[in-house]
Amino acid sequence: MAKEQNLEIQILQAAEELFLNNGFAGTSTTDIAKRVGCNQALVHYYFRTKENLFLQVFMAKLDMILKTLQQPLLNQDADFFDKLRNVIGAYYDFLANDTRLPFFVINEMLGNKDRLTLVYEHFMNNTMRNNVFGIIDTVVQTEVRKHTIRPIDTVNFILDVVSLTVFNFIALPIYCDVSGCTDDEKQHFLRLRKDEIITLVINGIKNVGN
Amino acid sequence: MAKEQNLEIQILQAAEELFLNNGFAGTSTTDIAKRVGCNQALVHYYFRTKENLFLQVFMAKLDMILKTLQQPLLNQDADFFDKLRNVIGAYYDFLANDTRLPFFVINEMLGNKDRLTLVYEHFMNNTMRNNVFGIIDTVVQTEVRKHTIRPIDTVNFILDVVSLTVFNFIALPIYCDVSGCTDDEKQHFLRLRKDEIITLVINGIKNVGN
DNA sequence: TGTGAGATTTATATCTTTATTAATCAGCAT
DNA sequence: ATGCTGATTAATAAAGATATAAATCTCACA
Repeated sequence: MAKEQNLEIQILQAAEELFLNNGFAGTSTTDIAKRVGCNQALVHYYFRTKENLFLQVFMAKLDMILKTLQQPLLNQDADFFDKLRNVIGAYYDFLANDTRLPFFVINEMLGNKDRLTLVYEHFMNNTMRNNVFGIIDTVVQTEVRKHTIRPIDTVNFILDVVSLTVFNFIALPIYCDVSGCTDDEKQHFLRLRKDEIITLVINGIKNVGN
Repeated sequence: MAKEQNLEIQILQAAEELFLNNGFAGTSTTDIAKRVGCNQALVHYYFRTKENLFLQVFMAKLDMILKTLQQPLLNQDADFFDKLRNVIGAYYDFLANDTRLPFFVINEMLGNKDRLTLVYEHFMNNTMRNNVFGIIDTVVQTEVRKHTIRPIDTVNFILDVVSLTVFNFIALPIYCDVSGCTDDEKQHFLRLRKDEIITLVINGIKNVGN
């Protein structure tokens, strides 16, 4: 089989697809090989262990998430609420592009303590990361001091945004599988939620009292 | 081993504990037997299949969640915002009581389509369920008509509340494992979040324009 | 042309898991 | 005591998974 292309890459892609759909425990190296159309031993030839292969897929996804998050925050000339709109929008669109991602990441990080540790180290060594919290913190607390938004802890702020954004993509597949909704309906639902989330967060933290 | 107590019940309890910690795929009937201190065959003697045993645990948990949700909604003499505070509070406290529950339910529902179907049927046959959405819908849309809250779709409203509430308990274990925080810190974190969520939702849907 | 390196497959050892069957055990009724 | 019944265990079949080693294939290059 397969003159077509570098089998190593094909294996990686097949693994990504299967891991994303069925998780680590739910996919076997045999499945991966079958999907590529090659022998099961080849998977181990290139990646030695299933765990290795998995980590390669997983870390790549994680980096994409990080990169997406920090981008819109650095845009200096947007005002706070615009920045907020942008970052929620960008993050949301990124996730909408592959709706399986949030569940995948959460699932595999919680399912395996060793992996969680690895991920954490990776996260910490990543130069971009250390700054992200700092950036958000300055931006948010500046607004608090200006009284444009109510006093709010930065961690709480981040959790508000992330909760609302991420959870959609966990609820969505449940809703879709159960109601058997079309792709159009799915897109419609996602657009609606995006607007609602932005409205809720902005109203929810805006300082209306004085 | 085990004169102590009905082994059937002990198996069920051990299964609950292990399934909750490690998920369906992550626990074997051997693990369960080992925890009880009995023979592995006994697990199959009482429950025939692993899937059977799992469903028994899973459905029980699901029912508890439903029951908890509908309770505070029926209290007639609380005004809307109090009702909201109560339902968020009750739901939140319930989840706080076993923080593994949200991840467990989501994980096992998304991980297996057949199971999702079963759960859905169970959910639909459950007499209490059919009403919950209706109740919330009436309550919310009444307030919209009274202009105490801005126009908001009931589905969006529910998703806002559930996202914020549930996601905490998914983020919490990640945060705790990684930062190695104490039980006190965990409790503190949960209390803070509860207040923040209530504030955010109320401010976020309150009608301030006019 | 032939040989060596990397790519790919065959074959298999080892382990784990689920599930079943048959054997043993304990206690109660007669 | 005997024998029945349900509880429990021992033993094992069958299936699937990971991983490794050895065999084969391919093809560039000397």
